[in-house]
Amino acid sequence: MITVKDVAKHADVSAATVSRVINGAQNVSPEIRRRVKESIKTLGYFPNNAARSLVLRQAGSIAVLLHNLHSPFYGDLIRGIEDGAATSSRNVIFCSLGRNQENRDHYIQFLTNGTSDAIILYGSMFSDQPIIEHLYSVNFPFLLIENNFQSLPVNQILIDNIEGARGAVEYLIDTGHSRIAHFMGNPNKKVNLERFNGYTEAMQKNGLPIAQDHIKNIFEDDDLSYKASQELMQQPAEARPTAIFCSNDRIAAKAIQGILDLGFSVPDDMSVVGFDNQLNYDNCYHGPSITSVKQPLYEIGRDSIQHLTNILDGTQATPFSKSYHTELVKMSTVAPPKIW
Amino acid sequence: MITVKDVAKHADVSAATVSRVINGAQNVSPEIRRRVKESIKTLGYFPNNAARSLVLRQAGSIAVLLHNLHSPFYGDLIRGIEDGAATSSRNVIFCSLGRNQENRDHYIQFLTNGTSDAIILYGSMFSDQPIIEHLYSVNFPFLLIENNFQSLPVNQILIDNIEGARGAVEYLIDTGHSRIAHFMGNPNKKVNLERFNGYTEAMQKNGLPIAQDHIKNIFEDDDLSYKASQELMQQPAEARPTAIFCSNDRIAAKAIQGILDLGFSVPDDMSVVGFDNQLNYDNCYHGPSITSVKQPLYEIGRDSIQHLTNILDGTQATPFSKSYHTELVKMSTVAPPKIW
DNA sequence: TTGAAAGCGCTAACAC
DNA sequence: GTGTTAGCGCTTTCAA
Repeated sequence: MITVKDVAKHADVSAATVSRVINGAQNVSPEIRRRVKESIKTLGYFPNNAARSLVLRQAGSIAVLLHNLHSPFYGDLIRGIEDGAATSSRNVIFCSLGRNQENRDHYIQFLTNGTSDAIILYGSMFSDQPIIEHLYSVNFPFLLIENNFQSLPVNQILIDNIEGARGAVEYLIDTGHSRIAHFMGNPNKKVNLERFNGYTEAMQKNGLPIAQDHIKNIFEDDDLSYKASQELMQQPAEARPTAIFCSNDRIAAKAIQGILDLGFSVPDDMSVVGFDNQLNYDNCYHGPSITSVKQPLYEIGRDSIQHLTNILDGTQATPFSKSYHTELVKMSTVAPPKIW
Repeated sequence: MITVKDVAKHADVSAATVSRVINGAQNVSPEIRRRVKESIKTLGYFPNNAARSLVLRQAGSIAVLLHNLHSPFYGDLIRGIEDGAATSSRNVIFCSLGRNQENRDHYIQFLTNGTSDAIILYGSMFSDQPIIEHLYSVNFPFLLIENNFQSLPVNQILIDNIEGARGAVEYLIDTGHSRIAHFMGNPNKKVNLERFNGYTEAMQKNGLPIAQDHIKNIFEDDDLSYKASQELMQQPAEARPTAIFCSNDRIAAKAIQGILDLGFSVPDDMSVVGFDNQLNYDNCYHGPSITSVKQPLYEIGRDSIQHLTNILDGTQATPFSKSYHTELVKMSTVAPPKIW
C-alpha cells in the first residue's frame, strides 16, 4: 500500500505537504505542488479512506437505507439519488435493511460509527420508529423521505398524500361518480393511511357516504385485490361502486385484471385510479394505462442528497422539512359511470 | 462519541482489555469480561469502524457494484445477496456505477481504499474491462458475475448462456420450427453475444440456414423490437420466420406486443422465446406468459457473497470459477408453426 | 491475565 | 511555504 510517506519521500517533501496538495490547500508553491502531483501519479497513490475518516471524523459517504432494495418501485428515486450524488462531494452507498432485527441494529451501528456521515431513510413503515429514535438520540444526521414523523424535530421530505388522494377522488366525483370504493394497502405504512384520509375527506366534503363494504384491505398480498374487485363486480350493477381508488398502482393493476377477467370493461363498467404512476409500457406493463397520482420521486431523490450535503456542510438550517405536490396523470381507466 | 478509553475507565480496566472483550479473546477473566460488557452496555459504546478498519486493514464490508441499480431486473439477484449477507460476518453495501467516467474511477478508488474489503461486479459490459484490470493490478479481491473474462485469472460466476440459448432454439426446432429469427440485444454485453452464439450453434447443428434479415439488432431501445417484429409480420406468411428467439424478455415482450397490435396471434402466427424469465404477473406484466430461459439469479447472488467471504477468510482457493445452468421455462408463447 | 506502549495513515496546529 | 509533532480510536505486541 502506498502511503503519504512514500509520496513524501519520492517528492522529497514532508507528509504534511503531500496532504496539503491532496486537499487543495492554497499555501503550497506551484513547483512543489507539481512535483507532489507527479509523484502521486507515478506511485499510483490514493488516500486511505479509513485513516482519513478517522482523523476527519467524516466518512465521505451518505448511506441510503431502503426496505426491499429490489423493488422496481424505487427506480425513479434511485435515479434521482444517483444524479444528486454526482453533484455532491460525498459518495452514496445503498443499503438494504433486512428483516432480521439483530442484523438491522448491527447494520445501523456499522453505518453510524465511522462508515457514513448521514443516512437517508426512505419509506413510511411504522416499524422504523426505533431506528429513527436511535439516530436522533445519538445526534446522527439523517433525513426521512415519505415518513411523516411528528414526535421529533427531524429532517424530512414528504409528499402530500392526502392532497393527492383527495384530488384523485374529487376527479372521480367530477367525472360523475358517487359510489367510490377504496382498496387500501397495508395500514402499517403511513402513506396508505394518509391516502385513505384523503379519500374520506373528499367523500365527506362532497356529502358522499362511504359504504362499509366499499373499503377493502389489501395488506401485502396484491392478489387480494384481484379477488376483491371480482367480489365487487359480482354485486348487481346498481348496488356496486362505479369506481375504485387504490392505495397504489400494483393494487390497481390487480383490481383491473380481476374485472377484465370477469368479462367486464375498464373504464366502462368500473373506473380505477391508482397511486404512484409506476406501471407503464417501459417496465413491460401491458394492461390498460392506469390513471394514477404521480409523486416526483426523481426530484425527491436528487434533492435529498443535495439537502443532506448542505446540512452536513452547515449551509442548510435544521430541522429541515419540505413537502412535494403530486400530480394526477389522467390515462385510460376512468370514464363517467353508466347511469342507473 | 464513546471510545474504548471511556469504557476502560468506566470498567476500571485498560483499553487493551476492552478491546479483548469486544473481539472475544479467550484470555480475559470472566469477572472482568462481565464488568466490561456491562460498561459497554451502560455507555452505549460501539466500536468506531474507521479506526478499526485502519488498524485491521479490513473495512468489514463487501461492495456490490451494479450498473443501473434501479433496474427491476436485479430483483432476484439482490434478494440472494441480501440473504447471503445475513450469513456473512461482513456487511454488504450496494453501489450504482454512474455513467461519468471520472466519478466512476473516483468511486472505485473510494471503495478499494479502506471502504470495502472486496467487490462484486455484476454484468458483462465490455466497458468494465479497465475496472477489472485495475482491481486485478492492485490485487484487490473481487468476483465477477456474468462476465466471462478470459485474459486474467479472476474469480467469476457465470451462467451458461450458450447452452441456455442453444436449448431454447432446439426446443423451437423440436416443436417444428425451421425459420427462426433472432432479436439480439446490445452486442456490447457479452451475454448477448453468447446467446447469439447459442442460437447459431443450434441452427447450424440442425442444418438450418440463417436468413440475413432474420437477425435484428435491438441495442438499447426496446421499442426497436416492436418495429422489428412488425416488419417481419408484414412479409408474406410463407417467407417470414415462424419463431423468434430474443436476447431477453424485454425484447421479447415488445416483439410480442408488435405482433399482437397487428392483429396476429402469439403463438399461433409466431412463436417467441425470451431469456431471463423476468416478466411475470408479480411485476405487473400482463402480456402472454413468455417462454423463457431462466437463470438462477437468486442462488448466484447468495452464493457470491459466501464465496467472496470464504476467499477473504482464506478458506476458498483462488482463482475461483463456477458456472450455473439455465432452465427453459415453458409458458404460452410457443406452439408448432402453421404448415406452409 | 492484564497493562503500557507503539503504530495503522492521515490531517492540523504550531513552529520556523 | 514548509516541516515537525501530536493524535484521531483502535488493536497488538511485549512485559510484567
